[in-house]
Amino acid sequence: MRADARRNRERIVEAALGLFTERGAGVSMEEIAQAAGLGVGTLYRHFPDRRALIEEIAQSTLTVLRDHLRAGAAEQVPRWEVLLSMVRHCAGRPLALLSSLPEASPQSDTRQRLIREIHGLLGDIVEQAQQEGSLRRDLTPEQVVGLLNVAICRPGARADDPLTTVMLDGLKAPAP
Amino acid sequence: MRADARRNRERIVEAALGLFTERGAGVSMEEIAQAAGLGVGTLYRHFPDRRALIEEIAQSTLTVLRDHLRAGAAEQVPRWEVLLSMVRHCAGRPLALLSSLPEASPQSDTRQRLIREIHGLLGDIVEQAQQEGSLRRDLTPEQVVGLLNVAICRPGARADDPLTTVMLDGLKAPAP
Amino acid sequence: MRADARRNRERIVEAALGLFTERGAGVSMEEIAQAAGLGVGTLYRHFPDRRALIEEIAQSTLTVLRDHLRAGAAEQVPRWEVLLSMVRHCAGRPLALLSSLPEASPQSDTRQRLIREIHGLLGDIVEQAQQEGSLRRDLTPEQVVGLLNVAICRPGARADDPLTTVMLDGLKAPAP
Amino acid sequence: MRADARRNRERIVEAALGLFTERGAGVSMEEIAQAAGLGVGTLYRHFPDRRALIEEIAQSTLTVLRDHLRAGAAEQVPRWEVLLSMVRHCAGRPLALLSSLPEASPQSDTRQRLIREIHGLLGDIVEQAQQEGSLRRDLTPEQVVGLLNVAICRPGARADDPLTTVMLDGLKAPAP
DNA sequence: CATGAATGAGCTTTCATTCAT
DNA sequence: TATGAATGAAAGCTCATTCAT
Repeated sequence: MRADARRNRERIVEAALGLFTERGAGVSMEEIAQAAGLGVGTLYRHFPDRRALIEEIAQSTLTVLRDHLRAGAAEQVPRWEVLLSMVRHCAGRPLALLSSLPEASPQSDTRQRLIREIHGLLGDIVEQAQQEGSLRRDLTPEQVVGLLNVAICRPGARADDPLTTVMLDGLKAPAP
Repeated sequence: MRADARRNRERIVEAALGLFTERGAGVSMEEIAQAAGLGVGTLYRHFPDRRALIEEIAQSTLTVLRDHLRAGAAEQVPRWEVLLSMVRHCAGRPLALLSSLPEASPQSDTRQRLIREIHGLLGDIVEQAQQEGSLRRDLTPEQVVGLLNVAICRPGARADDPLTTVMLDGLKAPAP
Repeated sequence: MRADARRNRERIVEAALGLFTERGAGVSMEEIAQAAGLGVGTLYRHFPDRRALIEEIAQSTLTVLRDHLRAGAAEQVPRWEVLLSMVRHCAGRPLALLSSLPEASPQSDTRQRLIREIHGLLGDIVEQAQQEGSLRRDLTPEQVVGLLNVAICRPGARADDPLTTVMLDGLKAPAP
Repeated sequence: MRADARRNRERIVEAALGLFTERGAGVSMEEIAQAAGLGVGTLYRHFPDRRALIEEIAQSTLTVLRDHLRAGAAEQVPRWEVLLSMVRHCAGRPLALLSSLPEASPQSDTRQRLIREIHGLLGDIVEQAQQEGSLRRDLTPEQVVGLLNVAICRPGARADDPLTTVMLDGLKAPAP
């Protein structure tokens, strides 16, 4: 793939992610193309249809998250710190938004694989955090993942906003 | 208004609320009408356009919430109980959805008044809960309101799901 | 037909004629019914559909015109006076409007008969006016009829407005 | 603008003008598009909505008329000839139709300016024709304009049909 | 018999997608 | 190859007409 083609592809993904985050699922292909400084034709050269574009956004966002988690998993710090780092990473990235896009429903294999990977990594971290005594024990890893998904991956979320703070406090293991 | 007309109106609101909750803001008027067992024309006789329908849903949902809060405010129980009762009341009612509907942006006067009333009532309850020592003190009433809005008024929320539980624990005043 | 039924029927025709004249062909059946102080149902009891209502308006307007022409034909006055009287009668009655209503196109037998009668009467008057030397001779009766139709049977026409005046002057036989 | 796009735009205007002239204001956008050999979408790409299309037709028709009048105003011929030339130009162009289209009511600034210009030019010509003794003096320029509007700018008008002929005769100054 | 609520075909408009330039 | 014009299916909305009250 030529350098300018790759640049165009990235511009499109960026523009689309930005617009979806700001204005929700109703943004038109035309607008996305314009925001990327391109014509619709070019957009369609890179993505056969709307779902392909959304899929791409999902995959790239999830890939970055997975890589972040992999790095965290390998680090020699308390698991609670790893969780915090993930919260900081995700805040304001509307992964949740994707699930609210009707077009996103039938997930691709790649995406499902990424999600499984993430759940796997996060599950381990959660379990270890519970063992190290920093995370409350009455939740399964799946529940923690689901909860974090709603709490931090929403449009406008910030790592230090009240909901995130309260959530993290609620997740801490109670003093013995 | 004739008895059957009133019944149909209610059916429409019910159907619309159900569909919006389940499938988001993209549901077509045709589908709503069908779900209510009616033709589109009937829907439009009751609500001049899509926004009017959404407005109606918003108002009725908010009115019920306000009445619930008024009743709670008058009761002789700990304020923490009142908050819990509100959480139970709201869980699964997608008020938040309404604010995420693009059509909802320019809110009607009535709706704004309802929201102000609710914030007022809730603000008092929050302050009193903080004074009685049940609710953590480092949040303003507005923050608590916003947080509850995201946490409990979302599609699929339940009063006893992990997110709600964790959030309530995070909201409790720390042991002294 | 009961007295009140006849009254309702007349009210409807009146209301419809008024609204068509004022606001053109786009007026809805609902509006007509309301202007007549009735429900749509009642309107439809009197007229099976929109075209029937328009047909009725056409027939009644044309009948009045025919009767006026019959009376004029029988009078002992110059034919030019009879033409003037007809102009005064028609001014502001938008017969022409009817032909501009798309629904009016396939004319009923009754209407065609009325129109033929009117053309017959008017044709005689025109011929006689030409013979008495008051009306220019280079036009056929049909042409005069068509011309008067456009010139005086339009919304807003008045017997003394510029177009009517100029038209009548143009119709006068030139001084010998 | 691409060559084919311009061509299509012109086709649309032509088709719309033709259909409006023939069948009145009720023609659907679908039909107009079809008559132009295009899909509706294309029509809407060129004109954001129905009113924009009508506005365009109005403006282009009025612009041509204004240019015709400007040219006539500059010529060294009797003003009566200029009026005749305008009559010939307008006959059969349903400017009047435009004013009868309900959608046309709130006229754009450009349109109002064009109309004012036309009235200005025509007013001068009328006054001068009255001074040169060819046009009757008992009418104001506005009245002449209004009269010409009804008489010659109607569907089906021709420069030599009876109504036009009679009207021009009626407009001539009477022999002294 | 009067009423006005319900119906649904049809019109306007939007937007994902295709295709000529 | 990039562009943006053309397409047409689908959504919102209106209104002539029917039918339950």
